Amino acid sequence: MLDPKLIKEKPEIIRKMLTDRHVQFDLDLLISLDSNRRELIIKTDEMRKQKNKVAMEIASKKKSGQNADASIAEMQKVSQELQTLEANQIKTESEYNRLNMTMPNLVHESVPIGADDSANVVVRSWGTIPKFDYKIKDHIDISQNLGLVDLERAAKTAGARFYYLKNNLVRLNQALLHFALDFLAERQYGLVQPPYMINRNSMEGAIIADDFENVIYKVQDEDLFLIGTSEHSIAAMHADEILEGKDLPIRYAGISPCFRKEAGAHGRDQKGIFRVHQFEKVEQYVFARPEDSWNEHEKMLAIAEEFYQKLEIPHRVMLLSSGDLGKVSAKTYDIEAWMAGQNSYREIVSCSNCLDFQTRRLKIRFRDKTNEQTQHLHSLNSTLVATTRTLVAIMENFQTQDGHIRVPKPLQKYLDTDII
RNA sequence: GCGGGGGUCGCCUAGCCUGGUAGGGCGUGGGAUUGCUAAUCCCAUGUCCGUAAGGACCCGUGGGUUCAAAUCCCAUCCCCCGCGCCA
Repeated sequence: MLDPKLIKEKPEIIRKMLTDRHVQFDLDLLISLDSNRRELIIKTDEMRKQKNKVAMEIASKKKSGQNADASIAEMQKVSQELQTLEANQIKTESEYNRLNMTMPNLVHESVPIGADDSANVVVRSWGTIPKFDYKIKDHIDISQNLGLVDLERAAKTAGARFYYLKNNLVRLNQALLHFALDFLAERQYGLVQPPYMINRNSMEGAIIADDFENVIYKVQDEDLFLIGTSEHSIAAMHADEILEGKDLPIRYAGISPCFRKEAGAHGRDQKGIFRVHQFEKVEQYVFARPEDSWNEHEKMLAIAEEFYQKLEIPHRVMLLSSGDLGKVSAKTYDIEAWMAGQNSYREIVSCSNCLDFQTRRLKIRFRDKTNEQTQHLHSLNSTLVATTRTLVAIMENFQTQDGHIRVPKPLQKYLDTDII
């Protein structure tokens, strides 16, 4: 959610953001709802003032034993008028809020302007693309030959985009998670295993309406939704809190399964475990002071890059263009890993600064002294590792001529082997 | 799941029975005073509207009763204690 004051005072900034993002949004409606709502607030406040005045009259008359009938009659009238005004105000207010909740975040000035991912910019590349002097396989062939993944039976029991991981791939999956947690713990991140289901209010704080339909699974008959990432749970963790300035920044390493509908991805990455409904992820989530957030953003990216360098997975850093940017984010870097079996770079990390967009929805504020004005925090999130995609990168890049998989060095101690 | 207790403006707490502008302490900031790293006193301290003066709102949440609700009634969520069930 954006600051209502910004919308009122500098609508041209919002209008530019909407054009840059190529998003359709009825800004004029929002602005007129806003001025409506302000007018109604003034009117109802005045009526309430009147009501308070009469209430005091009644109280003092009763106390001194005078007849209060005339005042009570007036009070009845005022109360009734107030009721209609209030109903009107609440209606306008909620219309305004509903529309405002669908408004995307601002776009940072460093973000390239463009309609879609073709305008994304390569920031830097790391590692050398592996050369093979034999015919290589994709992760599906490799894993099936080694009995590491069962997709057919998963299709039977759950449907498309599900999988049974088996044997040493289960261990490799766990090793990635273990390594990722150790990696962030070393960097003073607090470890968090959050609720895998959260209520609507919490979910609405972290995401924008469209996502409910396209990515989020709802639990039948409960006010609960399966998280698409631990970001959702962790964002809402401090909702309605005022944090102490001295505790900032707060850096969390979230570990959780992630559940995604993948609606609207029909036909893309249909086979294998690259795009699936369920995977595990270790996530970086940071609450920072507004003035520190851009610095924190770069730090989080650097940590993610270092992680893949340790794993020796070649990758490149992309800066997403305005048209490709998620609605909640003001600036996003993706890390794309080289996937030998697909002969291309594919997204494995997404690192975003959401400014005060989520914290405003969730009312997460801070202050240094208890008598100071509170301020909304900035929130940032970045993948450290999403297991299935990294498994694909490892299988495809580290495959051997005889169809086995070399285990990346940092993971060997967790698996007790250097080859699968 | 059952029984009992509870949720008050950053934190702690009074008020609830007996409805009439939410009081105190701590913390924090500012000021006053006494010559000293202290004590005492005063003011401020959340949200919204308003350029401001000022006003409105805020007692877990949502309804209801009433001229008027922190207070009474109903529903609901959460926490604590006991019992039951359970990986």
